[in-house]
Amino acid sequence: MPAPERHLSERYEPAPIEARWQALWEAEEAFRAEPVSRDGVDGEPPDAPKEYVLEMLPYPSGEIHMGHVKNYTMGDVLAHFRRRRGARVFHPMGYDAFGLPAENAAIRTGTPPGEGTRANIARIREQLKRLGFAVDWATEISTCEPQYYRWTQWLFLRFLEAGLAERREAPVNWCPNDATVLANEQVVDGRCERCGTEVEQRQLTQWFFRITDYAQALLDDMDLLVDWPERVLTMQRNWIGRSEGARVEFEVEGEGERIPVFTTRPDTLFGATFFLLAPEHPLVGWLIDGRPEADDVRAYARAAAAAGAVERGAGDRPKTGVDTGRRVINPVNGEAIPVWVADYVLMDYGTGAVMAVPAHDQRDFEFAAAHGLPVRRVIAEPCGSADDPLDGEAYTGPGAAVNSSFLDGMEVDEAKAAVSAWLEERELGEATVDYRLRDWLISRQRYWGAPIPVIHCESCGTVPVPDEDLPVVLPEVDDYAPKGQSPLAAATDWVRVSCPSCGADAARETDTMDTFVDSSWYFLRYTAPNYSDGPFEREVLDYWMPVDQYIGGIEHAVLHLMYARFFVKVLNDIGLVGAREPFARLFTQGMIYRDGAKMSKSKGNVVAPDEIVDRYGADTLRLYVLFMGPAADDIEWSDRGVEGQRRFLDRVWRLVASQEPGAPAARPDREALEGNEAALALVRKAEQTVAGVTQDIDERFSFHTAIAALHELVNLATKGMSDEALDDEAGRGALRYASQIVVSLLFPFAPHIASELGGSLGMERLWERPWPEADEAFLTAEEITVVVQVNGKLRDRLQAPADLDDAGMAAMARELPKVAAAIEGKSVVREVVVPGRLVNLVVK
RNA sequence: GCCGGAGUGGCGGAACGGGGAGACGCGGGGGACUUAAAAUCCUCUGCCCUUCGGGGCGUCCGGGUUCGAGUCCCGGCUCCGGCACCA
Repeated sequence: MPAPERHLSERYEPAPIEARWQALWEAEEAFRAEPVSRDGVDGEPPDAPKEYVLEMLPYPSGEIHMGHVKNYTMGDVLAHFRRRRGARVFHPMGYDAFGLPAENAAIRTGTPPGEGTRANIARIREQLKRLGFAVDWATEISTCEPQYYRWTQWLFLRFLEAGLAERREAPVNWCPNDATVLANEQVVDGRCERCGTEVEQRQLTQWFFRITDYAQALLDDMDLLVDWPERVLTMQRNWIGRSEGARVEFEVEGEGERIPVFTTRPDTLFGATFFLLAPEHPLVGWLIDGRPEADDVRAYARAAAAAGAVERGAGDRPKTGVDTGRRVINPVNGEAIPVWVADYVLMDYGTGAVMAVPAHDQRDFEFAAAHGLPVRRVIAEPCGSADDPLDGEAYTGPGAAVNSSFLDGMEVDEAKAAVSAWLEERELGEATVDYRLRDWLISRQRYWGAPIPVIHCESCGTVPVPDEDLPVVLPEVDDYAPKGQSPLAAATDWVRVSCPSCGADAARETDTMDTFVDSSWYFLRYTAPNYSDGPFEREVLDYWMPVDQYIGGIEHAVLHLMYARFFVKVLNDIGLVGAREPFARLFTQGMIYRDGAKMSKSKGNVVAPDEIVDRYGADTLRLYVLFMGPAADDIEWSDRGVEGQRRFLDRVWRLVASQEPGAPAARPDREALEGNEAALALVRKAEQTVAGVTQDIDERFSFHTAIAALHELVNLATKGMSDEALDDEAGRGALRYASQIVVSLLFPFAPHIASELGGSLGMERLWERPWPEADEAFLTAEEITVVVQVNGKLRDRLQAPADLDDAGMAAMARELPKVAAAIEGKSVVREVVVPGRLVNLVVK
């Protein structure tokens, strides 16, 4: 559809223009990543740098929302920009299509979740296309299709082989509303991340991925993530929760049994005056069996179990507990100290047992105070002594060990090392590292997910489904409602199989995988979405990976982003991918608020992207979501702000419509502009805009200032339209050139209008045209404005030749009347001249 | 409590390496065009004083460094996010 030298209509009407260009891009498959020639593989270097630009894939709920628009527009700008700067760009799209909302809809309506999901995907695809995103649609994937989850299952089997997937009984989080277990990451403040219901603890046999084996690697490799936002790294560090300390074993008095504890303060071991067990600790029953305290302890443990996670997690609860009547021996001094059960000790951190040092731990201090237990200072405060009383609270600061035998006099760090060595020598403990991170619980008792590909056989145990039998396709069922076990269990014909190992009657696993498993590797599959001999084609994969720029919401800081990092590390370790980290650079966008709250259907404050597109056009919306403010910040939506961007595009339209259609004008000669200051200023502004917009996109993720720079250039050019000084050959040439620069730079943000206007200015197919480069000759002016200060206070400005020396500049400054008045009767003790900027006269 | 981020006009924000505070947009005032309105264009818009020349103050608060601080340093306040009875 070449339409050169077309006269533009007077009014800008986006709808027909946008439809036309979208149809062209679609017909041409304009944004296919060029198939990776094997040149990079066969030794011949690829002719262009590769750039994998990726935004987090959408979950296909009904419609896209403004957050999606902003996310995909940012990626789109970047993809266009890099392509025009010569990179080979890969910009795919897909759908994170398994998950609860579709299943819950299926429960309500009785129609299979796949139907609703596929309808939603079709709808979202249309919405994305309406926004003109330059996506390689040929790579589109959907995680709920068997040709995708076949490989999710295949990868699960590799994890299983590597010992990184395992089935075990463990206390797990159960959401009674969604009737499924949840990963630790999906529990927020003791509640289900999805529905807000308070979770319960249950002891269940479940599938886990051993992400804890990678805790240290996930921390160490953060060094490779230099372009990740600090807050995301902080959140992951917090979540992994590394603490250094020691394991110390306490022997039960009168028994051989030793109970280990984890402590970050082994230096205070001599101050341990009692010992605590979590109510769920497996040794509690054995310790109290047949003793007079047994009833009290059991009652206490039952009460603790009945208290919800939310209640028990509250930090300011009184420290309750009950004495078991038993004692353990402190290994460093042989002292027998009482064993209590207390619910502030958590079974799922450390060992579920704690040595209590009330003098130097606030919780232990409170417990000792509440139950009349002794407190012994073992760290002296700087300039303090061993006998100083505590000031109503535990002392947790620095100091030297006291009352601690061979540790006395050592500083905290020195004492930690010494006591760890002492314990290690006697096999009573050792220095260790503990992590807060728990293994990733991946089984779900729900229907709409990838079936876990294993078979349970009475004689062979857990048997993996052979690779050649994949995919294990989701069976059809009549009822999707969760009943405490997976709805898949109802598909009895599907469940009953013969054991792949011994042939005996066996049963399929009926749990499905957490949908975060699907999204932990989709970016690998994009590189060869239809490949059928494996989850990805190694050569193509290693060409594109890692993702050069990943863009998405901050809400995935610990969930998706940590799981995906874990996945790529495992796949790297087992030799399936070359990359060590999935996402070289990460950008987390801010949320769009309205009326002070996140947009949501329940609050009724949603602005539907379609409505804005209908009213103002996709280009206006794209421009506005980026112009709102810094891309990383949370920003309030403004209907008026949208109108402002539409006005801007109207102005651009009028500017270009006023130009004669025709071939591109070359950048005007500097000489040709001599004598026409206005024309020179306009061309200079155009060059400055090229430099500024380029830098804003390339280095700063600062789209709002890039757009503001375009506003400035358009404002100046628009004024020029009615400026007599530009009504000559040089002036018209400058205006035409400025218009072309506007359109060319505008293209990544507003590709439809820019393509349309480009056609009338002789710039066809802007998506393939090289990005403009600023001409240095225009960036520097011969005459500059210099600010003149007296004692740092602004007094006046002056115009001076750019090449005037410092002394000359200062002399000019002194002659300005306002400056002369300000220094009158005083002596100038210093002249500070900042070349090209300012003169500051220091007077006394 | 620990870790991270941020405080600038009526509003969103700009100022990139210590050098003109408030670009750009929204909102508001005034004007032109119009029978009128919309649209468009021009113009003003941080606060205070002003004899209309200009002057003073101003980037959360208090100190400091510097010829010069929104920017750097010290102390504090407030807000946002993460972790948290984590031993």
